[in-house]
Amino acid sequence: MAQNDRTFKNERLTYRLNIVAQEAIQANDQIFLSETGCRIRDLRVLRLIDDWPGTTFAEIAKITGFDRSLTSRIIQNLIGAGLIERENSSEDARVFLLSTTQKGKEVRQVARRLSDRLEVILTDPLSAQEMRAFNEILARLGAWVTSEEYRDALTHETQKDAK
Amino acid sequence: MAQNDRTFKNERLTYRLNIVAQEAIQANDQIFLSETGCRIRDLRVLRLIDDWPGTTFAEIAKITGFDRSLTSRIIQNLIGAGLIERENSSEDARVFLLSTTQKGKEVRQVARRLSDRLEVILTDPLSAQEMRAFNEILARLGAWVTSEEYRDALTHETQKDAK
DNA sequence: CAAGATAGTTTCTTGTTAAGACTATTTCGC
DNA sequence: GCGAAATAGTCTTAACAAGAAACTATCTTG
Repeated sequence: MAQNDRTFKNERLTYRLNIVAQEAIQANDQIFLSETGCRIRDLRVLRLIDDWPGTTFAEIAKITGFDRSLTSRIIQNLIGAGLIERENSSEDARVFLLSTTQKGKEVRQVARRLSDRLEVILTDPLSAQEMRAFNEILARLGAWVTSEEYRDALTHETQKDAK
Repeated sequence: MAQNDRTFKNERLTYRLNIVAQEAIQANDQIFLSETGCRIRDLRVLRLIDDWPGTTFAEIAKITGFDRSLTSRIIQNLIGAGLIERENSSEDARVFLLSTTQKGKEVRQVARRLSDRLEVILTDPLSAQEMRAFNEILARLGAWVTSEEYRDALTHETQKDAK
């Protein structure tokens, strides 16, 4: 363990972030699947639809960033599982409006409570203060890596190298 | 941006960790590939072999946790790229010993320097003190999510739920 | 009313990985 | 020392996920 700990600390930040994220996601995804019948990704779509009843396929694809074909499959799964319903739009026959069923709402609640408990377990070794600090820094990093400026910085770096 | 920031903060820790990890990894992997001809994963194997000259296929598979077929392909790529060499073991004809070539050592150096610079860019928005705090907490989380105790805690949680 | 645009679906392709069959060699039991 | 099981490593195959692009149906615009 001390050995593992050492190697872990010597690795790159990206690698270490990835280990933590992947371990947690993989374990959680499995649990969500067995407790709710849905993967985390499906639940994310379910939540969106529950928050925005009457939303459309295109909206979901746009917000999540998923490919249209992937979005289509996820929605079909949710319909197949009886968690959401589609209704034809009266204004545009190409469009259908999505909303959650009673069962969908219940699954969402189950997933939310489960998610809460899993997060408590994940953050068990951290104090409240550490959590605050960690969240704050993670948010800064999140904003940074998704920013234009970060892309630019990387581009410059590789161009400099090419010289 | 303020909107994005808000949503980001409201998401689960696993989700937020994953965003940061994936964004950084994806961007970096691309750069490593174009600058060194290797993916990050290949470079990890290259480093292992450079650190333990004379190591074997089985060792690499064990340390990295990669499947045997995947390990085999990575090693073949590295040999094909002229970065490592294989030599038959004199003790066991089934075994071959791996070591880096001169070119492999050079690529490792290039990759190391590149990696340093990429990490500097990634952590640009953080102060030295924040980095220390972040690393410390991340190490704790890393140790936790890979521990037996974490698995156990998750198992108990789902069993409790089943009742 | 024809030509494009848009909503959503489905099929096809590609890339990735694990499983497992396979070869060659070694070791173990007798 | 010989046959059986084990081991090192490779290669083929199958399963799966995800994006691209073709496709259907409908709407909008000129």
